[in-house]
Amino acid sequence: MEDAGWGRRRRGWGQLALFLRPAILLLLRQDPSHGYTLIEDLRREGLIDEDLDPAVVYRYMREMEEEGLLASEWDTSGGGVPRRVYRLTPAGEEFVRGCIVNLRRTRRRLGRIFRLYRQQFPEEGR
Amino acid sequence: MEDAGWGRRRRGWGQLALFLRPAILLLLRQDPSHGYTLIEDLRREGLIDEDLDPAVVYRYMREMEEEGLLASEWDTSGGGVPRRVYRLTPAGEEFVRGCIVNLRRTRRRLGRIFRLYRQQFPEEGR
DNA sequence: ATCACTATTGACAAAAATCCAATAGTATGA
DNA sequence: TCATACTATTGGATTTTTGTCAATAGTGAT
Repeated sequence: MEDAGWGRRRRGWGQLALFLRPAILLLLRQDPSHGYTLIEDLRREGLIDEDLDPAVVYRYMREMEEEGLLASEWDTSGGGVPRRVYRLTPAGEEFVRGCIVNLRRTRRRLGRIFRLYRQQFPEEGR
Repeated sequence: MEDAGWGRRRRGWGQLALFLRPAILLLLRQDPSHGYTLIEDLRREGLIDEDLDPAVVYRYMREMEEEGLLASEWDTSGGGVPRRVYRLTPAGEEFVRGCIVNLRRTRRRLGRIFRLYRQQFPEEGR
């Protein structure tokens, strides 16, 4: 985690990372849980596509744990497969704020494109 | 150009492609121009980062020409290096509309993240 | 024991993005 | 006219990010 600046631009963040990271962190901030239910929550909230492979989400969670944004422990209580339960760390909390700053920039850029579009296709309602 | 559906979701579009393609197309729709001035326009409109490598924009333009969204011809008039002048094709026009549909979905998703954030950090004005 | 189900991990391929150097024409000015 | 600077475009090598799918593993039911 040599790049410790959260608000800072980190090279090469694609679209997925841009949305998925803060989405995961915000949900885990509400209440810690493990991958499977988290993925269901992400879907229900319309934060990811229905068909996004769970492996992708797991990958982001592990990655963010390495970066210190999440912490996890095994939950063996309650029958079934042991589940890795993730929760937000203070660093993760800071990170979310940085993400939001970036996302606001993204939203502004998006707005500019819509404005251009409306200028050129004024007939449309939206 | 075997994938001819514009509104259709094409997997694996990163952030750059998502914004840059429609941005280029909309500007070229206003008036045809060549890479260099287009890049200046994109910057001035706040549609790309100041430090985005011009090679990236050129690459997208060539790619979109291959896909039939743009057409180009050399402009040798007016002193200086011959410039490749791009203009939008009818297919490009259709494509823009498809992009906008995708971008609206992106905007909705963005809105959901902001909503989550506001729920959890209500103190903040924005 | 076998099967189905829940949960997580790993490995590899494909796609996208970055970085930077190469080319090329034109104008300038020494 | 030679070197140099400027405008414009292209190419390729490398890294990062994403997609896909199989493998593992524990539990409960039949």
